[in-house]
Amino acid sequence: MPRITSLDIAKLAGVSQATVSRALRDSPLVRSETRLRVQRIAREHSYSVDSAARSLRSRRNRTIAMLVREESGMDSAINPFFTSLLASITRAAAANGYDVLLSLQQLSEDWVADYEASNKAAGIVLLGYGDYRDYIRKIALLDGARILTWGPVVAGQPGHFVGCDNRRGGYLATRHLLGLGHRRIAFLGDISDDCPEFQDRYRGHADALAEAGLEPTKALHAATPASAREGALAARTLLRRDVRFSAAFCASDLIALGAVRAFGEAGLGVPEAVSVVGFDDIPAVAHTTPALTTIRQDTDLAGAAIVSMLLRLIVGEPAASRLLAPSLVVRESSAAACC
Amino acid sequence: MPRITSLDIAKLAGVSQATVSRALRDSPLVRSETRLRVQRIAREHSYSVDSAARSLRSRRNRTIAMLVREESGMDSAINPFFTSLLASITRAAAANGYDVLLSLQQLSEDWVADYEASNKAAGIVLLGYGDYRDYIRKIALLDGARILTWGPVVAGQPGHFVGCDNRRGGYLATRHLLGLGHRRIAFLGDISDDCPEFQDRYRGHADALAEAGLEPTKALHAATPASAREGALAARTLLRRDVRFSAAFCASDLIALGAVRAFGEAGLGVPEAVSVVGFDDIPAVAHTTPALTTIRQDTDLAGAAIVSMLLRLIVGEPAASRLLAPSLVVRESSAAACC
DNA sequence: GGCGGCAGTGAATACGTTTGCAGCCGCGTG
DNA sequence: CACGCGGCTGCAAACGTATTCACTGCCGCC
Repeated sequence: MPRITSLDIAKLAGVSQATVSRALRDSPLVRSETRLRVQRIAREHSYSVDSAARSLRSRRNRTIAMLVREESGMDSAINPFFTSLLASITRAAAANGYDVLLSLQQLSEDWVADYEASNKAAGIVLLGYGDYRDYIRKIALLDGARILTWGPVVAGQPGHFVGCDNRRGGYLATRHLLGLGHRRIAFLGDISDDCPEFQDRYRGHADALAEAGLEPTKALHAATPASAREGALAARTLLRRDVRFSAAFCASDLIALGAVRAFGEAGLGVPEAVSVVGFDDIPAVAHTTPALTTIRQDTDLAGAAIVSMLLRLIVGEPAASRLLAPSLVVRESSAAACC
Repeated sequence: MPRITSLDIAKLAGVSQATVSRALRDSPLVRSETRLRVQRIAREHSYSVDSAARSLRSRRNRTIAMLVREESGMDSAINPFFTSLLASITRAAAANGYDVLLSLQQLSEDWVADYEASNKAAGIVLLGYGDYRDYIRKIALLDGARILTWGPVVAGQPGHFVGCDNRRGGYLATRHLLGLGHRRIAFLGDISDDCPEFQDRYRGHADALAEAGLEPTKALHAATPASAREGALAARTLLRRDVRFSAAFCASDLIALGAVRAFGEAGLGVPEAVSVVGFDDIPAVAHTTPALTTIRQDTDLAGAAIVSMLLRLIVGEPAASRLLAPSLVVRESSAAACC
């Protein structure tokens, strides 16, 4: 059985195929009476425009591609955050009539070439490529590249970015602890160049301290990768140093979970003996014991910002990189300093 | 600047456009010398086949669509599981040369009509539609529909399904607790028709009890929706009943988290006073205190099964619904019965 | 020596749509 | 009355590729 085409609809409606095409796109060129009739007939025969033919002929394409770096988002334990972001991007795209293509392939010239040159997508969102800056520099600046990266936004950096204001987040976390009367606040997280996000969170931490007339203490900083196991290690390192502290700001929720566990094993209850603040607000930490105080990134806002910016890029309008403000969520793991 | 086409490559290589088309698809019709030359030239000019033109002309399409029900997966806290599944489907699809389209739109005849009729995808995976069975019946059985659902598999049900063997999972959980010497085992979870998954998990629970010569006790079952807050409520209900139990099998990890918290507040330590087993193995529960014993679904296996089955459907081969076996992950929340 | 077949290539067409252009009709205006 | 113009519609030409069919040499075989 041959596919039903706009020509069939045209015959049924007694008009030309061109009119069908116009009617289905709500063109003001066709009389509304005709338009409604055509649309009705199309619906009755559950006809819908062949998207391949459409994008071939019109040379445009209502699809955006989300490229997720394998190691970074989908499978790591931070994945709840990525999922929310994915979902909100998908929603925002759909609201604008765009489909979303998902890919986990390695970032490579080939990949980008493939998606750009083969016209699979009108624009590309790169997720989890925050620390590939030099590479992105190369591909994101190609003539009129419609590529957007979610990641840390650094001053003067090339390409188009949307990111979370990590510095602000770090500031909020530490200000919260200061407000509870804590003065000796540890920071758990790697602040090497490998983790620009964590660097910014640390800067915000320092900002808040400075505002209170304090300075970050080296002994109160324990470097650690993002995983929970390492969070526990970092906490133990800290305890072994035998330095006093009444609160810890952890650069991620997973680190915080590890820290809570390590503190507990050392007989330090959270929040009675130590207050803990995380970062990300992954869904599970609202339900752990104790429920975690943390910094939340608004994924809905982020998705909307990403999509609207990408759409501007697609139509060729200028678009400026943006930073989105996170917010503090107070739960049970932080309490007033006891003494 | 006009797009670079296969015709341009043809001119550069001194062959016809047809030969370029064949060469790029590794057709045995072209001499290997010619083929390699054409491929080299194409690569040098970073040409790749226009996918719209390709699928228009060939009337086929290397894309599959994942339709996720909004309420069920992406945004709920079970989302880590969905994310893994999404990721593994995407990987499996890519391994077969397929792109993946993601959509969160409402399930409606329109949606399916749109994707089927407009040829956006060669096949569709429905995620989170397990309890829409009567609706799926209508659309999934359309002539040659290439639609697959991830969800509970019920005997004699219409359409094509891949699902987790929830009954087996429930069996494994309870057998584990029995093996630790527990005899009075509570079940937390709603087993109404709204939750066929939970029903099956409960059946498996009962299977294991029966195997040990026991029967499920009504007083030991507390119905609860899937969320953690409700898990805590259910646990409190159970405690108020003043019925003895030394272990609880929770129909989901989130319920388990809530239960752990409620038990803790009632002075019942986990696992000293009560053992707890969850279901799903969302990433965070490996790091909570105590780390949760739970049932894991192998998402990689599931993704591969879904894709291979969908590909069979696409080429028109028969495909039978499948159940995938979950496995037990023992952590800290379960321990030998004390007395 | 003619003939069939095979390996390799090219010419030409069709896929289903969008869109520039031209045409038609009826009305108001000079 | 002729003319122009605006609202609506149809004609036909692309868009870039896959694929059918025909063609050319060339070899092997009777």
